[in-house]
Amino acid sequence: MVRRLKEVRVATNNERPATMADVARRAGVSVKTVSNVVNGYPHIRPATKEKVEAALTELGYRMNVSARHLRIRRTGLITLAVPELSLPYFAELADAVIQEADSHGLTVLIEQTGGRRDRELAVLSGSRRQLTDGVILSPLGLDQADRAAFEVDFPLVLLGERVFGAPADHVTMNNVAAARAATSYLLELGRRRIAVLGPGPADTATGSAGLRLDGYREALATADVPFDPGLVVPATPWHRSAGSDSLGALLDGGTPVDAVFAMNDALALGALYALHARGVDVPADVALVGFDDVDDVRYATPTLSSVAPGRDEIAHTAVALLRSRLAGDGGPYVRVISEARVVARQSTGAAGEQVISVQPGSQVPADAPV
Amino acid sequence: MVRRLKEVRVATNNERPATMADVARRAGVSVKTVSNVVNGYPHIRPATKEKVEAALTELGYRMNVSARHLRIRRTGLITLAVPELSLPYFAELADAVIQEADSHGLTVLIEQTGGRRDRELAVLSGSRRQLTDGVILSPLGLDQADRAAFEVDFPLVLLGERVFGAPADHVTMNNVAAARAATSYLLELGRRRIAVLGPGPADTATGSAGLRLDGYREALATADVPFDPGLVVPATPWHRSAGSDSLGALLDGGTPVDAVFAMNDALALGALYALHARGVDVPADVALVGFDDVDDVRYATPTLSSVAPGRDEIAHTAVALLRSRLAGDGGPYVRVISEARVVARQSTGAAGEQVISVQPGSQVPADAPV
DNA sequence: GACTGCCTCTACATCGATGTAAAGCACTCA
DNA sequence: TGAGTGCTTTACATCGATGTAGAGGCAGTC
Repeated sequence: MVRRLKEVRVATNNERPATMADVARRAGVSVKTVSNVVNGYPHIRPATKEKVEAALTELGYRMNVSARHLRIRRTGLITLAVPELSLPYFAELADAVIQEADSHGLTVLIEQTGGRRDRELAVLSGSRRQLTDGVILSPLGLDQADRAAFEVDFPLVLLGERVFGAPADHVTMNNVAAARAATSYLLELGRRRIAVLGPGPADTATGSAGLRLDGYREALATADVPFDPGLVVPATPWHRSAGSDSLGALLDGGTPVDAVFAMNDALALGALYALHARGVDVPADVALVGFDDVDDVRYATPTLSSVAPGRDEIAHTAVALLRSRLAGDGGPYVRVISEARVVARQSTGAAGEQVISVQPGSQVPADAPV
Repeated sequence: MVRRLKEVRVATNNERPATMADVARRAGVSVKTVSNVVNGYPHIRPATKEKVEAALTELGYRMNVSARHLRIRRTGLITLAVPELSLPYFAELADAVIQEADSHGLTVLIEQTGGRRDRELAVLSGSRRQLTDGVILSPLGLDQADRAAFEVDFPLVLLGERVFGAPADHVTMNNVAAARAATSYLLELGRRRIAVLGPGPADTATGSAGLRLDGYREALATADVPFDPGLVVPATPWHRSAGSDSLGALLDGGTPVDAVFAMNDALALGALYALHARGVDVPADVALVGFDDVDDVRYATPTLSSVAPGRDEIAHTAVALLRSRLAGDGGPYVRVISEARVVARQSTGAAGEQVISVQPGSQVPADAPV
């Protein structure tokens, strides 16, 4: 066992990891030549390259990244700030962003903001900010009024529907259209008493909640079904317990309901729990559609219909935008809208899994009206 | 809006962020004095301190962390390497570790290994290794035979049951006792045909699977229930689909079963799905216990009984061990065993949530026999 | 044969912070 | 008065890499 680690030991026995200077001395060349070899500079005589490479492995050389970062003024790190990893949607998004970044040689630092305004501001200006080359932020606490906070001097990509028109690139989805499509789907199934689960208490019409509620109302209007405020069920935060409690209270209050459109999957799963607990059959008595299409929903009983926002596309686009800014792209800020689909499963009576509708993606200036 | 950002603008207009030298010049002091103020060195005349602080804010000074890292030979970053964030157990663990580290001024860099041996080795020796001061690794691909790979010259904490006796601190749980307790609980409910879901195909008896299977067998032996190899249901990886498929196949084969002990919650949720799909009532026909006690299980229908491994304690202990090594603790390597509990819910006929048994934690030398 | 241009390599300055050693100063005590 | 002490500040070297400018050698061109 000791033998297998021999080379490394040589280095560690010196107390101090080998530097380029050590390697240079051993190979009989200059430090810069070692640097050139390490960085793959092409114009090096093969003989020199071999000498250096031998010294490199003999000494078990590992680059001191702090020194390199200091010199080149880049760290190769990017920040991804999300509310909480415990929420499956964000865990899956983080997974996708990490993999996407990885494939371009970037490393992701995850910040959990808890959806708190102060923590989100800290992401944009705290001391840790200096560690990374750019930021992908999914705000929940910040809103339109904080636009000034987004005037930063590093590449920034915003996710979600909380802030529009900020001076930054933005990746989002067509919430109104997607919510309209999901609601229309329920209407087409013949449902007329469709509860909508998830707005804030004093529906402020901002963020995802406002947009999704708009879509819901548009679908009702198109189908000539009157809007009943009694079917709007506030629920925050968008966790299962809130979904379960809020819908439970509605059901216990005796309001007749034949479908539920939940603004995210956690709420939908909570709703499913509340329905089961009361002996309500899904989908026979109440049909249910969620939003986000997290892995979970495929294993609920019944499996849950949901709106898929295009997670991989979002991750890919966000990283691509950041990379392009890091590379010096100074063009106008853009808003990329990812493609969304309504996926039908058992909770709306579908067998297996079917894509009911597709809301195409698009790209517009970041300050275009919503 | 522009006015609110005035100070920052002053700095950015110079093209280049302010350095300590700039601040020193403005305040009329030496660079080192600025450094002393920034770092809270106590012996500074109040008048000097004020001058420096004024210059600091006027220039919007932000420390260049790369330079500091280079000088002090520390980054304040630690690596947490887990298989996948999409797995709720690891997402929740990452959440807990990030928060714990945060409270001690450490920043967490998450690596996803996919459970692959090469990626786990890369965590221990790849180029990104140089970025962080220490590593918390939850191995899945590496095993006993790779002990040499753990002989590293930086603080390392291992998690899980894949590797024992390596030259590193180790945080784990008493898998055998916990699995025994979970199985005993099912036996006490009167179940006799208890399927165990999750071993590898050629039960290699290593890692969590082997230990949990041992616990299962011990419980059967204690209760004088014969071990039936036909009830051992291989399932890998430990995802829902494997749980659903494997248990589904067993059920379809006609093997009588009145309980299932799943080696993790994902498998259990998959199992639940398979049972529902076949019209089997849980818990009346088949009782079900999972392992990990992720958030999910509280919202399944029925809610799922599970073994809680003490996630927060594990996160806390892992970070504490790493910090202590970073602070120079050179004592012998330890193995900390976290407290585990069997939590009963509806899937075993409990109302609400009850703790059925507690397997106490302990601490032993890292090379103690398992 | 002088010139140009390319390849290969080196010396040195530089990125922005912190550690060290010592200097300057005020004050106390003998 | 001179030595001793402790607080405050400074100059300078240093961490380990990369950018720049240019030296030296060799080949090809006219």
